[in-house]
Amino acid sequence: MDKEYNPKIIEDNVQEFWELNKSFSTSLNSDRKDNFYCLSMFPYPSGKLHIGHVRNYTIGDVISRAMRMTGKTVFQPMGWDSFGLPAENAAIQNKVHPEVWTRKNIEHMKNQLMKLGFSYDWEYEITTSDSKYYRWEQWFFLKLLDKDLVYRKKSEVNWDPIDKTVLANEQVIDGKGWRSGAEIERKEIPQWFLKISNYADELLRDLENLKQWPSSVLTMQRNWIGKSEGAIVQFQICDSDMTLDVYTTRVDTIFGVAFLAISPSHPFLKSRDDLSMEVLEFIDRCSSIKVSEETIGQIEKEGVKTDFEAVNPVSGEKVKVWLANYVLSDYGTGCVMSVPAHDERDFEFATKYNIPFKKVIKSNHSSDQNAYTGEGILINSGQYNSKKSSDARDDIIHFLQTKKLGKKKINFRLRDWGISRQRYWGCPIPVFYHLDGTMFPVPEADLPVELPNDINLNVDGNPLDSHPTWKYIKCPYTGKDAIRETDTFDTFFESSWYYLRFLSSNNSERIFDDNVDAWLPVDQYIGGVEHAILHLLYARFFHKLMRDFDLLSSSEPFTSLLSQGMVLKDGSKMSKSKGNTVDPDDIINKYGADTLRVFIMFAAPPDNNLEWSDTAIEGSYKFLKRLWSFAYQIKNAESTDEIDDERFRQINTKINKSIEKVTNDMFVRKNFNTAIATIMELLNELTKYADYNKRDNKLCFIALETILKILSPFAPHITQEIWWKCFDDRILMDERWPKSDKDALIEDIKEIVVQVNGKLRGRIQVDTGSDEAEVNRKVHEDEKLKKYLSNDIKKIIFIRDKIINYVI
RNA sequence: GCCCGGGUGGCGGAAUUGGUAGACGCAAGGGACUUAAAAUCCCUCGAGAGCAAUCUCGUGCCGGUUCGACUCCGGCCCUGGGCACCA
Repeated sequence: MDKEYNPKIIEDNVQEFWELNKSFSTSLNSDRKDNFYCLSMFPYPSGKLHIGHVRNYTIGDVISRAMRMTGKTVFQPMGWDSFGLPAENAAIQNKVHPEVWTRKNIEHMKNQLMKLGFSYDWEYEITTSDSKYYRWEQWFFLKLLDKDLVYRKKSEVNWDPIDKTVLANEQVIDGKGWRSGAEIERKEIPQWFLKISNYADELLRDLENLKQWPSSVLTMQRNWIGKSEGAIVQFQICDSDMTLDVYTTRVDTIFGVAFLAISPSHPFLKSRDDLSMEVLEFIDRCSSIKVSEETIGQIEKEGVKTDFEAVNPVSGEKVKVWLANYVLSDYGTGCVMSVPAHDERDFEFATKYNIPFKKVIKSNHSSDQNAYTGEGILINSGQYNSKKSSDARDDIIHFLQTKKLGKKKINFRLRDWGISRQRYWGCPIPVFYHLDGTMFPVPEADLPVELPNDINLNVDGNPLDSHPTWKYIKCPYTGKDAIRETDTFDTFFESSWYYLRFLSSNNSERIFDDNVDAWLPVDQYIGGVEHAILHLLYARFFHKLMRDFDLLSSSEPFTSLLSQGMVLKDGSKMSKSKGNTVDPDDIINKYGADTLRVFIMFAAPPDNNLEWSDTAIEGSYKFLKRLWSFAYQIKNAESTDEIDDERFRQINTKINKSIEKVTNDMFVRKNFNTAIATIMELLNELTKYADYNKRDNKLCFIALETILKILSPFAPHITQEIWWKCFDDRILMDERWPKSDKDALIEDIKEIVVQVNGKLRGRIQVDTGSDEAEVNRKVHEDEKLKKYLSNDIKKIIFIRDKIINYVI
């Protein structure tokens, strides 16, 4: 054994062994009982691994390795979410084909993952841009089409009028196209949608079964789905037979309606040819607002009054119809009844345009500076006066129902999922059209519909649409001329089911092997908190769809979720544009993978954001060096003749307490930072003991064995190497996780905290389990503590083995 | 704007169920070893007062509950993430 710790040599050596030994390969045919499917969110192959990936994948690998040591058969695969926008951008900027660029990135990043020593079973690697993967996506889409779970409708996109292309939200900067700088326009185009709304109720309900998900994620999903109970109310347009439907959850405030506010893209406006210039101008102005709820929420509320009036179906009052830019076109009916006294947004709008309004709910707050949005007793509401909000709602809905002017309605905020993208680098949607526009599915036998390799990306609009030949086909059913769909799937489509395909990656005959149910749901899923809503909701949705097609039998994809915080540098997200990225390769070259793994897990608990520091990592490196020299020292030493029994007992207790703590941190709390701190503490203690002239070297070996085992998930290379040097030639990851010796944990003396009025005044040593009287007696014997207790003691609060508090 | 987090020494963090605030580590300062440096090891390290024992203050801010609050409740400030075409 060398005296010096040399991570480079050790890591190469251990990694070579793992590869030759096929240490990470998993047989997927084993029984359900002992299976453990551990999955980290697969990356988009953007070029290089960043520290955020390292953090995500270290957490996954630590859990995988630790679970394996408890006797589980662990499956931990890895793959590439390789369709997406950056490949097309890179292609345009650097004139590289997206596929070439993607392949190169994958090769580099895979190499980086290998150097980090992650225990992936690469046999099951998935690349989503490979037709071996996406053909099954197309296959599944055809099933959805067959069951009417997909449909086409017109919907708005951000349109760049110069580049003649659809822009993603992130490509719109300050309302302008990122490349052309042109003011964007909202444009309606036909798009494909998936009926996620059919599953809204189930997606909401099943959140209750996800006991091992962070409650913040559950809340976010619940709010996103946004189930609300309200009513649809019909307002008749005066001097017309047209009506405007309103959705409201506060029908009890209907007497307070000051105006109707409709979205500038409401269909009602398209049906009228008598709109004023002002209105037309306003509609035009709104059409340059980006299609994003964030933007709509932040813009200054503006509107314009129309000449239309509508009749309040309950009060009979006439109110003006306004266009308002804060009304969402695709939530509810795209038209709201505005009650400024009891809604913040309406209040702001009414104040701005001096629209008079009245209060209809009694409230204690006298301020006229804002709206009262709570419930209460009705006023100014005719026959409904002095009713409670909830009763009034029932009565008013009943009234509307009998008049056929409204009804109860359960509404969801969740909208159907638009899956069409007008881009090249995505999975082709497997349908085609006859020249008359009739749509047909591509026959299953003709799958996959592959992307053409020769593509010119420097064209207006969707490159597939401009391809000279690709879209022109003969209809396989009739032989007539036909045109392929040139839209491709949203890349969330691929990431919604990759965790399923991992279990059958190499099956070219079927989407899934028979073994899927033996491995599902995924036992542990780990990924960035930024995916808390969209990706996780879509994956849950796909799982339920797959279940309903009898492809699997569980209802939820991920039993336990760990949503990890982001890695920040200088307080913000690392990005190339800010020039604050950290290349893991540099760290590995300087300190080795083990140091990086230990540091990233030590620096913060997994769900915190992590502030990267170039210097703090030194501490982890020093720790591994100390571990190496401890092993070196005891290997070359022997027990002394005379052993200090008291010291032996202390060290033995420390070892067992450490096992206890690390086991809990690792498997229950998943707070890896404190697990590592505990191991550091133990090593510090042992280093002192190893220098002690009455030490038992055998105990040092027992301690070393323990440390190697409990540290191995974090630092798998150094621990394996020391194991080989100091113990035997077995594989450390196949050893069993240590169990603490309960007898060694028992302490016969406890330190009790003595407080007076809750303030710390001292500590005393007592026998474990001493009762109040005994402790009280000892406190009174203590010279220092006695003086605090001269006054009358009103009360004593005593907690065995912990504190005694005197209230005086 | 709406939804979900977070705020503790110079810094990252610990305190697991309301019971010792600052474990572990970084940085800094001092020392040992060395011709010197690196590496390593030892000591100090929340603020203030005091020769000292010790005392007072201290977990973003204001208020509340409690014998006792980083922890629970109400209000506010700052900050990170998401907002449906970044992934």
